[in-house]
Amino acid sequence: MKRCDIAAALASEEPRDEIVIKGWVRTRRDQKGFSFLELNDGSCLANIQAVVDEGSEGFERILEMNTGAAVGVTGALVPSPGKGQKWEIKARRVELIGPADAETYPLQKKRHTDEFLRSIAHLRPRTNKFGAMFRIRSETAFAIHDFFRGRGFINLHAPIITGSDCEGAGDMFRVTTLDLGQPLPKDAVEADFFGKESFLTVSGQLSAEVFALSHSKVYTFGPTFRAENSNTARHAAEFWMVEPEFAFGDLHDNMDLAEDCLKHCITHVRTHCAADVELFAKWVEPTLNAQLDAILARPFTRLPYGEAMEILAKCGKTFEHPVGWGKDLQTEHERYLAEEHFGGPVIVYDYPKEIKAFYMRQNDDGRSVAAMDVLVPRIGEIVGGSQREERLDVLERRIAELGLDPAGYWWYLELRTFGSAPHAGFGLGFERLLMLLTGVTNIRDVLPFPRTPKHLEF
RNA sequence: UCCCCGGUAGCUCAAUCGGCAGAGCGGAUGACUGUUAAUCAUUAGGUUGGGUGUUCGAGUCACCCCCGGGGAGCCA
Repeated sequence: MKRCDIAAALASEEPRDEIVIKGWVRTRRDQKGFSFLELNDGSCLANIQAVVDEGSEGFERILEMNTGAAVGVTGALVPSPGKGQKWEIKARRVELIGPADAETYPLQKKRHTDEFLRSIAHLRPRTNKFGAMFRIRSETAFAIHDFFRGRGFINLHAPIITGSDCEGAGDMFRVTTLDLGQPLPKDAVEADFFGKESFLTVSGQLSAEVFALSHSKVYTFGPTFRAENSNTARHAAEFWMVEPEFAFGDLHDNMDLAEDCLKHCITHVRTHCAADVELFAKWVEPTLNAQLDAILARPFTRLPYGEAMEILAKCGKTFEHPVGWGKDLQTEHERYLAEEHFGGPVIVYDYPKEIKAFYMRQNDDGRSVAAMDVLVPRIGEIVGGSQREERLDVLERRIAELGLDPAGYWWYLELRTFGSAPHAGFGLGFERLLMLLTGVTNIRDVLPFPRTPKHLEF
């Protein structure tokens, strides 16, 4: 007989004479002559309770079925006379599939700290919280694809290994097949696998621009690597990024897309992972539902960078970092705008060109570019994007101004030579979206196996 | 990388001025006829992150190192 997911068993409309459940023991409560065994198989947050009578086949090993053990139960799905669950299993047969020594199994039947669970990342998905987290992560990824597919966007698989050191979004990890334990040969770069310097991607944007100018609407969704020595709760060396790119659109279309995308994901996950999201609302961030409601309730505030700076200058608060035209928006500024002044998501746009990347489209005022960042309470920047410079002469001038080598950008410039068109796009930090959705405050707790400086366990 | 805080039993934490290293949970053993992080009783469990120093005496003070957390910068 086939195994039944616990999620399916608990959703059953009627009793079943014969059902097979397999999973891991969360807790066992022994009574005189029988035991309650609660199993979880990851298919849903809830456990299923099996009642194992001393007459059941396999009962002689019940005392070995400790928390953490893998166990199979065959029996009947019956209405539970006890409180707290609709269905339970009246076991006819129990099987100890894989024991777990109670004395050394690290997970207890009580709350653990996130820090401790990070140190046992191979076992933490067996907890309620991280079990829920990684179901939500999966469903959110689906929501991303669902959103863009519904709008006619093509999913582009951008390369992970790149030869262009001009992606410009941060320090890069070097890729090599050379043995770093040996002295490097002469002409090491030429001798290396690709015959030139190679790196892990820091952005799929340049690839996406190519395909935006062939397929009109594309998005990438894949791993991204930044070798920055960042030690914060919002940065990881390996993370996932969603990067849509579309032709024949401008910065305001870009803002619309970002806003709709965030709202779609929130609604989708709340609908399809309701119990899992509730866990976070109950135990992790008590105001989570109110926050998510507030994001969905109204259009995001949109204001030019210059106005944002004026608000910060006039608000009467003293900031650690200076405020004024040309200064970057610091974390304290972002949080003030999103959390205190507007109390919801804010899209800041038209930044000074000096503090943004070379490829962003110059505005007519001569000093700003068509960039936009979406700032949300608690997280800060969750989306960063821009309309791209599609005018060949303007782009060439900007590259020269910044002292960059145009040779490295030859194909990027050719996109502006042959059939150039206005286009725009953004990067959405997938982990930051998960932090927004769950109220979790550390990026290490939304990644299955987080990579951060000096941390490469598991 | 910079600043701040921390590291004591498997986990979460106490330990007064430098004076016998403790509790809860978890584990083990037993009790209990339907439990819900079951309950009750008994019990085992320690190189106080590592090193050096001060002292009659160091978990406690000083210095160095390792590890963790929070904040900042960089960004998504």
